[in-house]
This record gives sequence, structure tokens and C-alpha cells, in this order.
Amino acid sequence: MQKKKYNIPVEATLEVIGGKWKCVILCHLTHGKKRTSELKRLMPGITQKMLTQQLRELEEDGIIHRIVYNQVPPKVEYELSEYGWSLKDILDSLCAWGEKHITKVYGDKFAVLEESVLNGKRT
Amino acid sequence: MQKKKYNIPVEATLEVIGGKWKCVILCHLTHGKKRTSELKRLMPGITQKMLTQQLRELEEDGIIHRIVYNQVPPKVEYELSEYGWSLKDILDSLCAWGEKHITKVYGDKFAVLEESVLNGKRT
DNA sequence: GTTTATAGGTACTTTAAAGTATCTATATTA
DNA sequence: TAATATAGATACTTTAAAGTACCTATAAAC
Repeated sequence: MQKKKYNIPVEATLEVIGGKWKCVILCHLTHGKKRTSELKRLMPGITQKMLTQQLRELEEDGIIHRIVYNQVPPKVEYELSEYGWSLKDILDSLCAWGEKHITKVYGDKFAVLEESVLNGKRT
Repeated sequence: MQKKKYNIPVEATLEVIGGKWKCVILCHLTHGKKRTSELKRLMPGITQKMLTQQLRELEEDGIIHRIVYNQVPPKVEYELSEYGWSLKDILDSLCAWGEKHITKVYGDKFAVLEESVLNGKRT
């Protein structure tokens, strides 16, 4: 494997957990293994395609494990790998900062979680 | 200000420090205030436009301060605000994980940092 | 025999992110 | 007088990320 050159180590981290969805997926997985349909419910804004795409990439990077049950209808579960668990502190602090930030900006403990307005734009 | 709805707090964090450059800029600023030209040197892959654009956004979000010296040629410095410093732990752990990941994947302590190959593609 | 649930594939399109090129200002230096 | 350094603006283009629509399989339930 050729060496990738980074100008600063954080670039390597972002290559693995960067993007719109990966941190969100991983945060959910820190609360235990989840099957595909659960993840979809937890992330109402994600599409089927993006979900599987991101899961595949995380799997390739060794961050999560994919557990396939041989049954119909299909059942697949995802869980953090041991390597994925090494991201726990990062994920927790990202979540914690987000909570505080929401409080600071919007005044409330937490901006209302409604199943509407899932398109990522301010209402 | 209307309330933005997040499905999980980490989304709020990503809104502030997500994207290709912001974490990199902020990591550099954790080592002290930097003027524009310094940041450009530290991030050989970034363009003038992206640099100022990201700096503006970070400033708007209250993460950094822009200090303008009234002289010619112009001198402008950027530093983390107090609020920005609240991201210190996140930034440090992102960097630390990146270092370990590079070691794991590429075997070396650190993939060679060369000023070439800055286009973000594997060589 | 049609519908349901589950997990996913794939081609195509749209949108957002990022990059390129060219422009500004002005005191100082050569 | 022309070049230099610095920080930035702006219009435009390219590329990458994300989204849409439609397709597969199969056992069980209705």
C-alpha cells in the first residue's frame, strides 16, 4: 500500500469519520449494535443508499462489523469493532459539545426533535 | 432565531466544525494565533478562497477571532475565541487518533510529509 | 396469489463543496 | 517607475457528495 501523505494527522481521522453521516451512525452504535432498519429510524433524514454506502465504508476501514443472519426476511446488524471503540471518546465529546452548543445558541436544553423538517435546512 | 431541529446533538457540532478544512484550521490555531499567510503555509493544499471562506464561517460561529492590524501590507491574525477553546479536547483527540491510525495503516510513525502530492489523492 | 417486511443494488440526477482565474488596495523596496 | 508583499473579493467552473427512482430476493401472513 502506498503511503498517503497528510499535512496534519487530523486529516487521517477525517478520512475515516468525515462527511455528513459517519459520526451520526457511529454515535448511535456507541449505544449498542443496531440493525439496518433501526438505524434508518434513528436517522430519518438518511436515504437507504447513503446508509448502506456509509456502512460499507466504515466496514472497509475496520470501524464496524457487519453481522448477517441467514434468515428471511433478512436481518443484518452493525456494531462497533474493537478498533471502532477507540473512537468512543471522540464521539462522546462531539455529542457533548453539540448539546452545549444547541443550548447556547437556541436557549433550550435541546432543540425540539420533530420528525418533520428533516431536510437539513433551518425552518 | 428559529430553532433548528437536530436528530442527535452531534449534528450541531458537525454544522460548526464539519467539512474538509475547519478541523485542520482549528488544530493549527490550538498552537497559537496565526496570520493568514502562516495558515496558508501550514495548509499547502488549501486555496485562498477556501481559507478565507472557512475563516469567515468560523468567525460567524464565534469560534475564532479576527484581529486586523491597520498597516500596509495588511496583517491579519486569527486566534481561537474562548468558545473556540471549548473544542480543544475534541481537536486534540481527533489529532491523536489520526496519528495512531496512520501508524496502524501505514506502519510508520508518520506518513512522510512532503510538500508534493497535496491534491488529496493517494500517490 | 397478492401483500408485507427486510436489506440491499444500480443508474441517473441534483446540490453542495471545492477549485481556478482574475481582480482589488497600498506602503515599501529596488 | 515598476515590482513586492499581504489579505481578500468575485465570477465562474469542476468535482464530489448526496439524493431520487426504481429494481431484486424470499418466506410468512392474509
